[in-house]
Amino acid sequence: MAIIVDKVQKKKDIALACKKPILKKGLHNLTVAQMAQSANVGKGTMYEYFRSKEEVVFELALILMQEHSQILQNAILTKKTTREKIKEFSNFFYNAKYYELREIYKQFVALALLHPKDEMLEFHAKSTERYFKWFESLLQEGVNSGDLHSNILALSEGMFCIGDGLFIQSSVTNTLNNLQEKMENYIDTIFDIMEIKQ
Amino acid sequence: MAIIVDKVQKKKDIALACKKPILKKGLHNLTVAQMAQSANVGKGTMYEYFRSKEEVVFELALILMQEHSQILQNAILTKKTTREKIKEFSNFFYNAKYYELREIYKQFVALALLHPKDEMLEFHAKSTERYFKWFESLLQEGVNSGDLHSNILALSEGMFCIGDGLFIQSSVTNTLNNLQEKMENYIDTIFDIMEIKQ
DNA sequence: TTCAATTTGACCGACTAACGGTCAAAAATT
DNA sequence: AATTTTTGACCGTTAGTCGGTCAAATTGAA
Repeated sequence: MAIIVDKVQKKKDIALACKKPILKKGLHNLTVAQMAQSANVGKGTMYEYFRSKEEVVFELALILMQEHSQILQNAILTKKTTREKIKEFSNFFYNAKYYELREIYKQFVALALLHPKDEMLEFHAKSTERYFKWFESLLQEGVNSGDLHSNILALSEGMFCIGDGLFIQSSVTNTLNNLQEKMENYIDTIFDIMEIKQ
Repeated sequence: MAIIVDKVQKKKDIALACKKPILKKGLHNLTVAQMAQSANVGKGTMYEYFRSKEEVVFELALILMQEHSQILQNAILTKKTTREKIKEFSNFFYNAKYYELREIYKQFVALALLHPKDEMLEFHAKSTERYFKWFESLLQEGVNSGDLHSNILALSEGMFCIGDGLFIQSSVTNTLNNLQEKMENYIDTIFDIMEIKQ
């Protein structure tokens, strides 16, 4: 037997090594040869670990989202009210510390829209599903504890997707600057209506 | 002097001639040569009218959105309540008659996300701005006429973007089927809360 | 008025540079 | 020696360019 490399880990390593150039130039201004160089491997090796150029972005999105998910979990623990928890959730779209993830996410969404039948999308479907269940459970808790009117649950899917909507609209029209204000304004308005006053 | 063609019109004609193959195969599975053939022009001519392959999609989006805007205007005239008007607005995301526009819009958004600094995006910023002002004015009318609580206006940007959010999420995760239900459910919930009862 | 010379814009497709992806051979490891 | 891993030269394809062709329009001399 010859050496067995940890293929899963090496795939992650290569993807992470490509993060900086992808953020700097964008995937479509980057050649596979350049990515390979960034990762200190030959071009052929890239195809040992990724089926296509695009899959590097999918892998990166996966890694960064798992990381984000951990950070978010801890952050939410420190928050008392449902309103604050939901705001923490929507931090994804404007907090400076998630900048890199957002940029990768943007490229991921673009690639996903262009390659609708790609099997790599399945992970994202599951990943989104998990985030949404989580989001919904936060609202449900608020309802259960008597802080929120139960009809907020009918808005959960809308509230969950609004971040994507604002984020993508803002990205496409180059008006990303006041995204935080818009998001928080929206959340506050909903909660002002839905919170049960003592 | 030689023959003078209407460059603006011919650009539209070429773009429209490419609509079918773009819808069928998607831009990235289509070569410029194939597009040129669809439009019955030489490949070089394509570059007389478009700066890049991508610009054909931008032009198509522009054309179809102007068309949609007309249809929508008439449709809204036939609706009595603000709720119905807003639903008509969000038809964009699920009504069968806008299928082609949606597909082109999806490709447009993807390209816009990948080419963030593209000057061609400016038209879209303006186009979106106009749609949003329109959307907002519908809500404002509802408030003015005493049908809606005025705090619905704080939700207008969120309500406007939710379509994009749901649409793109659904596209990426291949769950486009029940988009109408989700959208209408969201709109109904908001209006049930915000409508002033007699 | 006629018509040939001239000018001009529209059109084109052969060509080029560059890229994504492949594969046979080499290197590395045990 | 056997087997896995790595590699970069190679290949086919494609976006975009560029020099040239052509037909219509203009000019102006007869």
